[in-house]
Amino acid sequence: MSGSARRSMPSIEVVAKEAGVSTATAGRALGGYGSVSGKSREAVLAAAERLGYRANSLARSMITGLTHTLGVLVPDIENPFFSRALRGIADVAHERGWEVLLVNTDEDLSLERKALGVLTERRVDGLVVAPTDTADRDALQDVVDAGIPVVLLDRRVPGLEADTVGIDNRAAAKDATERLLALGHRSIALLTGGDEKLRPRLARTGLRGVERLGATTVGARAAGYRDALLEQGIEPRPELVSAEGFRREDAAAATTRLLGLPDPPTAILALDSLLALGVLQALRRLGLRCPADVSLVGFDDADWAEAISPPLSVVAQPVYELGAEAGRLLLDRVHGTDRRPVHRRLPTRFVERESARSVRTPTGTSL
Amino acid sequence: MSGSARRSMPSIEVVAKEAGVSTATAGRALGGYGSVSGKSREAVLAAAERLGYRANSLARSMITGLTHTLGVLVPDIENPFFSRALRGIADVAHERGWEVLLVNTDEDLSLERKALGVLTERRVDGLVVAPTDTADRDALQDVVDAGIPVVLLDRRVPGLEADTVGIDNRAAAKDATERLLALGHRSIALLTGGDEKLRPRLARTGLRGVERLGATTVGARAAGYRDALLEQGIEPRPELVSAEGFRREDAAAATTRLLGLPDPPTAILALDSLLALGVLQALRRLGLRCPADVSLVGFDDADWAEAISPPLSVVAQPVYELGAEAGRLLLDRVHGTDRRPVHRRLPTRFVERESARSVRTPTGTSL
DNA sequence: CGCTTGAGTGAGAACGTTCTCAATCGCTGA
DNA sequence: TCAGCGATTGAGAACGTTCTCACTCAAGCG
Repeated sequence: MSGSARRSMPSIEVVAKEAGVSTATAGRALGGYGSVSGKSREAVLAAAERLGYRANSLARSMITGLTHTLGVLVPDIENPFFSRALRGIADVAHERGWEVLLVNTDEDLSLERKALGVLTERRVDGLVVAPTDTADRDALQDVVDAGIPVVLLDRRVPGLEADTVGIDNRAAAKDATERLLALGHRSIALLTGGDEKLRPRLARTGLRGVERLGATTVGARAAGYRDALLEQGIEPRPELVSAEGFRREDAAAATTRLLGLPDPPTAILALDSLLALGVLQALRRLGLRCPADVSLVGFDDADWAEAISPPLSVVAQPVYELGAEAGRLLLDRVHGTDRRPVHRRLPTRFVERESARSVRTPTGTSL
Repeated sequence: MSGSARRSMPSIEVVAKEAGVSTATAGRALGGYGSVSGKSREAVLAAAERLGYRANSLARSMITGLTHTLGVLVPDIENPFFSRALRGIADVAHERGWEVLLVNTDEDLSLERKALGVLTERRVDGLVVAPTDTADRDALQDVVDAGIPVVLLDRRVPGLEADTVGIDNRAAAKDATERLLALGHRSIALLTGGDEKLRPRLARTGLRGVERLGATTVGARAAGYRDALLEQGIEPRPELVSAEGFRREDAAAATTRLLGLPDPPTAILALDSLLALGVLQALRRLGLRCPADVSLVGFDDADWAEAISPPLSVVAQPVYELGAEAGRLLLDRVHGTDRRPVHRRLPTRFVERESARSVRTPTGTSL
């Protein structure tokens, strides 16, 4: 009969009795509200200490209507982007006395919808959501309608009344592409990770094509890539755009395919750190060197980017700060600030290292 | 006066009234317990749908005594080890209907203690803790005494009645060291990340020295390192053991120092993926090549380990499975299984790649 | 002296569920 | 027909807090 049986913790009523006061007074002494005489307070605190009293936040939340909990919905916490952003959210939250309830959505729409339901039932005070690419606007709108503030991270959801935090994806991708163009590259491949619908859109030059591109993070970056090319009078070649999945192996396979083309790219822009890793792996397998044979630029300044050989040039996002800002905006709203939705675009920074260099002079061999 | 004001959601009482039944019946229909006639059930569900009813888990938890919440305490969610383990915990939890409340302790003892208090007040049903190195046994014991099951991840806390999940750190480090010895290395450095108290202990050959070493994860690995050396009749050289912090820069600095020694190591064993990264970075700066000049073996099979040049040889831990198993053990206990604490040691795997090779033959130049 | 004021206190309501218990309903079998 | 039984139902308690309200008491003020 040793300890492990679920022991019920003493309630405030027991503490009050022990201290010889009413539950109301005990509550005031322990909760730090209302007014209590020094004598009562001491008696209550001593009794609480003796009994090992622990307040029950559930009961408190029932009354106050605040759970001091923030829900965080991310596709995959293993992805360094999201774990770093989560760190930012959590730090801001803890600093102000909030806790974080975490759910992985796995890029699965039905999981996302279900999680939103669960978090609503748990009465979280607010929600930071990095929505699935094809985000469920209605489910999110339901949450907002229920009076729960929502901040979107990294990705936007058209038509949803919510704050958003992210970067200017189009400009960042355009900048990165321009760097490669400036090095003389004319045949630049794009590894998006997104889905195959992207490729035909990219080829379409009409306004509708561009608009649709801009709707998602991946799409916006692809648009920036195209912008840069077109400004240099280079027609984007759809076969140089890969959208074959977000995993490292997908990127490796895509790289192998791209470099097997009749007119292979001399440079690759990877829209995510995991994808860049896939490229490096494929290059190794193919016996090609970076940057001597192929230049590479990645997105997100992973911790390994600086340490490997060659150090990887990247578009660095202020990932931690994105999360922290999302947390701040959310807590603002939780505290009742009623304002129009704001859209924060934090600046990116191109980190030039050694994975991209001038294209080989045309004197080069035929490989 | 548009939507954003916190709208109170309809309670079960409102739904009951709308459906023309009692709250008890409405509760049964919505909660799926007790028995309800088909007619009542339909009426209630229809009413709930009409009003957009969302159950309040707080109230439910008050009654049932279960919050369906698992607390997870990790030093740093950004560390890939913990984010992957968390993924394992969360997957198991979600699968069985539990949610995860996450707290970073930052290796800070007072934060850890505070977090344990907060999670107790939130009445989490159980706790997975990766304790700070100098874990606060009393605070953890308080939690256990309060009837909240605890599973320790990665690190052990002597004297605490709790399940633990981890690897055999001593054997894993010994194995890795033996691999380097087999390649002819006799001067092998150890990067621990731990604190400076380690070095004198390592030198002490008495039983007490070994025992103390085994108490922490870092210590156990250091002990394994020493075991391997001693078995080969090699006296460990304390100056080859670095314990200067867990960050990448710490490892880089340590590497630079080690390689500047009069009799520098020909191989390095890094006890963590971030530390290995620091070694690589330092080697680059020093203009040394891996493995031609220095061999390197790391811990944890990070996603970049296979993709970089040279691919890194590592001791791979089943990180995801460690988390998943912790989740399973915890939920077992939450479901009332009363048993003696179990200690799961999952097998590690040495992944041989290309960062370690035979020591240069003595014909070599003087550098 | 009487009135106001404010600190301190306790009884009891309230939050939104689930649980307990007794009552009712509808049907079966003797 | 009637006892017996299980399914269904609702009233009200319970969970552990905070909130509302009314009350006491002593001090301050005219």
